[in-house]
Amino acid sequence: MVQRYDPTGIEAKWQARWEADGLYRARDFDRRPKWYFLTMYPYPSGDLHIGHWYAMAPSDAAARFRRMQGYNVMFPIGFDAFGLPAENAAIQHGIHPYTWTMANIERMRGQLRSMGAMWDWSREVVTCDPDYYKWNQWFFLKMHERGLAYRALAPVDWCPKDNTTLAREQVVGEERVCERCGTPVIKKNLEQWFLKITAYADELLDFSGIEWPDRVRTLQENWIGRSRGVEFELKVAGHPGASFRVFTTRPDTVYGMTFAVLAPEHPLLDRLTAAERRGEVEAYKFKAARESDIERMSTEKERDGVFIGAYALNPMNGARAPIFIADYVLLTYGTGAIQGVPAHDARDFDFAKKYDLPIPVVVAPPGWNGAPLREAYLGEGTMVNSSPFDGMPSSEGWERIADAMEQRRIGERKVNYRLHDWLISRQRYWGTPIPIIYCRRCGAVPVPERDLPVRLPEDAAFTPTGESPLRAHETFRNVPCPNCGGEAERETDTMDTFIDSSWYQYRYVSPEEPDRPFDPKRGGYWLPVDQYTGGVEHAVMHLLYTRFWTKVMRDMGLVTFGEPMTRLFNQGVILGEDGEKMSKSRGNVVNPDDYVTTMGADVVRTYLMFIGPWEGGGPWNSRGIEGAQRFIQRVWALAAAEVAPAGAGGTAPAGTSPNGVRELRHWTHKTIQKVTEDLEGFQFNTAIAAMMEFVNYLTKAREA
RNA sequence: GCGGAAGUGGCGGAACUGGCAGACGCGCAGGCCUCAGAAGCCUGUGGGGGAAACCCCGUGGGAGUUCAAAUCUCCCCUUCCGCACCA
Repeated sequence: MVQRYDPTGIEAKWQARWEADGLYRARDFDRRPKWYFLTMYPYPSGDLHIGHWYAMAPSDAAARFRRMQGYNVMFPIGFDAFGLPAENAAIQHGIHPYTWTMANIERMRGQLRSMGAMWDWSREVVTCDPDYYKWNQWFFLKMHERGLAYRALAPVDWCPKDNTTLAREQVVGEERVCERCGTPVIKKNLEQWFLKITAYADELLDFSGIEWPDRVRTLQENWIGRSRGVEFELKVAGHPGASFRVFTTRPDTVYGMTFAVLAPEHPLLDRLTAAERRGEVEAYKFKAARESDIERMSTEKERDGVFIGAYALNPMNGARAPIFIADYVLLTYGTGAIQGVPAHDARDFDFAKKYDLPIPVVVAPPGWNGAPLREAYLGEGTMVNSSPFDGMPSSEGWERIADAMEQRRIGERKVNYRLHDWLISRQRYWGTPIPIIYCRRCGAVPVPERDLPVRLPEDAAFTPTGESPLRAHETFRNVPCPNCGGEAERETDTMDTFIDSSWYQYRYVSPEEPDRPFDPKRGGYWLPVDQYTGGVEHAVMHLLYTRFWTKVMRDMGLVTFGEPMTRLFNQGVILGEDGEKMSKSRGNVVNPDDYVTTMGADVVRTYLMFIGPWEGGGPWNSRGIEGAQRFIQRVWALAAAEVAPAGAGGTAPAGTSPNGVRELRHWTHKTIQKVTEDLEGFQFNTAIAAMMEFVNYLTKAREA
């Protein structure tokens, strides 16, 4: 008679036993080779979603696999505990963010434990703990000392729903919406704190020595957006001393400039605009400002602009070029001004067509017969209409003109990035206070290290005002200047929560460390992370920030390496049974707890790994999980019938012939090899398929 | 528009480095068990033809390379993802 598999009893028994034995405590300085395996820590939203299981259960399987291979594995867990939902809960339901967060964490701890994973809970990190965020503040001060944290007045993205500024990385899509809540952002001019990630732009483009997916590399490369060109000066006719600079990646086309364009917000605009053009220019400025704030969604990009009544002089030949303003030129990139070369730039071509500007060819396409171009020619060719440079290949012309500009002090070669510095100020309560005090006499004074942490006061008023709730907290705000003792005010903004996750992997090394962010001795043993897993949605946020952070730590002498995670794997997204993204409003959310209760964690884990390639994600299928259940049941039945499966390496089912023994051995080793190879490459689905085949074989062999 | 990835049964997906396409699972059909059902077990399951042995067709479409192509090359179509005036 076949025994029934009872997951509840078995799983509870063994999970308790592992816990009591401290089986999965990562041991510092163990002689076995270390393997630091990390999965992105969860936000304590309240309930462990099947998506968490999909991210974590296969990770756990991979970590266990390394452990079985003889590695000393560290597999830590913690909670990304600061952030907006906690504060919104406070606003809506009157629960303090701390209470809400800690209750959620407590609940999720239990749910996580039911997974039967090998986490080392003794290293748990909770980022809203002052013992943790103290080090956010400490890092901030160190960066401030090094000139990497600075305050500036800048046009920044503001989410009107979440009532806070956002980093550029947190504004997504053509509609420029808030990454959290999907609300279109608006621009505001605010004085904010930035971290100088651009200082590491070139280094962040170097992925040598790390095994990261091409996808993430490409996303980061595009985001950083390095381009090499020349920045040069344009003098303005009739305005002695007035000039502005433009950036171009095509100095070889400079003789083809028939106009110049300033961004509508360009600082020189007022000074250069002719009196009779002022009315039209102002009207355009107003329209552009409105559009960039509200109506950015128009797919039809009408390329228009307004002549300002002034002329720029081509520095190479003195030709006069009318100056326009147009919203296709952005103040935030390059110099906020461009040369208009319609023959060799698609946007400039459209613009010249619209305003009847000449379109002289200066880089002749191969086989060009002198006919007017029907569209901008962007490729390489032969220099023409460029006096001393005619006849050169344009690639050579590029260098010679750059040389000429440098020799005549007109301009110089320059590299530009799309990447901007990281805006970290948030006008919210539930985050790390920025440790700065503003004194009337001394200016912005860093909080002395001995006064850290700057604790969040517990009694703040959580009414959404657009200003940090800390601003209204008098005893938090009003403090003496640490420098002169005079009247001063604290910074009341808090830090972006991506700061917390930029270095949490280091805190796991020694989470109780009181005097340093982590113990360098133990760090020397464990670091860097050998394998990291998580969703690709963090490619240009968390995954870029943590690389930056590690490079800063290296320059501070805290670590000896420049990359935080040697290997990265991005799992896919698990969808609802209808193939759509799971959401409460769609009603297609799968609750893992229900399945764990009835079928057991092992069945859920097996099914999630079997569903398809891990990087692919895919829809949940409630019938499919029954297949996993049948499989686990068969394994159980085999074991219960005392047939030795894999591992015994040749114990034959009773009554097997010598040929049968050989066959069993062959199957066993074939399966071991296949499963080993597959697990090394995160191919859980085929590893499980191989084990199913093996079990099918064993079942048959036993019957024979 | 630019960049990237991918198109294989009714479904999720296998197929090392070019070597028996469809492993494994779901679903479906038939059977066993049962008073009956559930569960479980057994058999079958790409399409077409044939009583059968077998035969023909088949990996988005079209060409090509090769003894041999899901896999390599070129063109086209479709889907998904990312970026989107970045000068």
